[in-house]
Amino acid sequence: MPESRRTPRQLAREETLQRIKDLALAQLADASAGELSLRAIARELDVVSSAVYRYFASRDDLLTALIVDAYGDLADHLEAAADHASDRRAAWTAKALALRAWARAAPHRFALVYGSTIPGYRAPETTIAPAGRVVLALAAVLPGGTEPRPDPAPSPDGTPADLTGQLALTAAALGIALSEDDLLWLVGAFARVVGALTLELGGHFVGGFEPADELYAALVEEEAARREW
Amino acid sequence: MPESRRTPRQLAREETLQRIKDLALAQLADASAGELSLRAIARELDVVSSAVYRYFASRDDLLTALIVDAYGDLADHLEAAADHASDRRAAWTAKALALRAWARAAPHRFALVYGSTIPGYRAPETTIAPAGRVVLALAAVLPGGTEPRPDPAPSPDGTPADLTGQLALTAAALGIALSEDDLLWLVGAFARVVGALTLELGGHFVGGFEPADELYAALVEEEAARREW
DNA sequence: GGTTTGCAAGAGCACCGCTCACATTTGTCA
DNA sequence: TGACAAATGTGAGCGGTGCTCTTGCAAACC
Repeated sequence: MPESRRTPRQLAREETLQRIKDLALAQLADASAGELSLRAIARELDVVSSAVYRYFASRDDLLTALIVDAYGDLADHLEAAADHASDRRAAWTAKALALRAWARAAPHRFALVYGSTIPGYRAPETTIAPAGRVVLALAAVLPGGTEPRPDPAPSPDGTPADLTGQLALTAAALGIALSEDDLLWLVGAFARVVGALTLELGGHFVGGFEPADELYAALVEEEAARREW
Repeated sequence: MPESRRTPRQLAREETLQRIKDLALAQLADASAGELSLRAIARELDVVSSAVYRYFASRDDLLTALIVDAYGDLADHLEAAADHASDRRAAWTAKALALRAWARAAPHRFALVYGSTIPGYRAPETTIAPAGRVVLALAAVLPGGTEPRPDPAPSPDGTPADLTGQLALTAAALGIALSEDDLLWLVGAFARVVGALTLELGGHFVGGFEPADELYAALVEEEAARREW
């Protein structure tokens, strides 16, 4: 249902939704998830506090919207990062550096998606597809990382406990034809990158590795050197 | 000033301090940093809310105390983990697994120290020494990771931008005689481990790698395989 | 035994998320 | 065009928060 006919009301609503998200994001820049104040947003919006609840049923709903947006935006950046990469390895480097650039440009958004869990917030299922896009964007640097998997996988009851089974199942869930070795490499590389950014943004490098540009680049290259391209 | 003579008043105070921290930790277990409520603590302590401020000047002060304790506790665990390790490599594995065990046993404490930054909270300098203990415990698995560094380092103005200089400076700051290659390996390994735990505790493995025991073990071993022991 | 000192009480301030009954605006359709 | 319904904004209010401040009391010390 494309329904391109937007009534002015729908248009205004979308506009307001975006303004709320923008204000929330701005507020999040120098506060943090738990501190997000709907009242403050309403104040800046020059509207009574309860009015905001017409747009987001709760603070958690707003957070979810921000998280989905953040995943989407990050995925966009990663997908675009390797546009001019000459080979797979260069694509990996480009994407890893793009991830850091994105995280540093908006540390609060990085924290939102890869930071520690938020108060009583439980991420709804709406967020798993956008989260998958990020992983897929990274998987694209690997052979088979873009080809759709032939067999849709029978989806057994529960996750297998052995690593091989888990790797196979995850590749199937992502819908790509990735070898298990490659997927394991990807998970390790992703963990390393997320960890390095967590430490950098958390200020754990202060006094030692600041700026961390060279350190990060070295870690990314070392990761790349671990496989055959 | 050892001052072993504790007046009953000091004793009672320490007792209360500990009780507050315990309650805070318990509360943090199923809430999260920003949600820490001094009022709730006072309620459980059966005391009026303002009384708590006699012990911790602010919520941030309490958080700082918890962070320092967490670093200390983690460092204790890591130091003890490799007691029966036969060689360096086994020590690394043992400590990496101990880190995960600690994090899974108390995810809120892990989030406290390695999670995303807390609201307006700025970690005071009190926390950097305990944080260093953790790194030192891990560095101990490397040759020279325990030997005190001969030269105290001149401590130049500002951190150098090139990686080699940063590595040398950091080793000096930690006060250990670690080669630059080894330190770089350590940082990478630490980043990977922190990242893997961040993802696991953040629920990013749900549906794919759950339980993540084998995955984590594989990542740790792969990391170990990257250097000569 | 008197004085100092530490601690708890309780009221109060300004904020928060969220609800609800009510008023107003706005798009749609007879 | 006018009536009606849906969407939106209002404002009071509930129970919670961190934190401050003055006041009284009891324990520790000389």
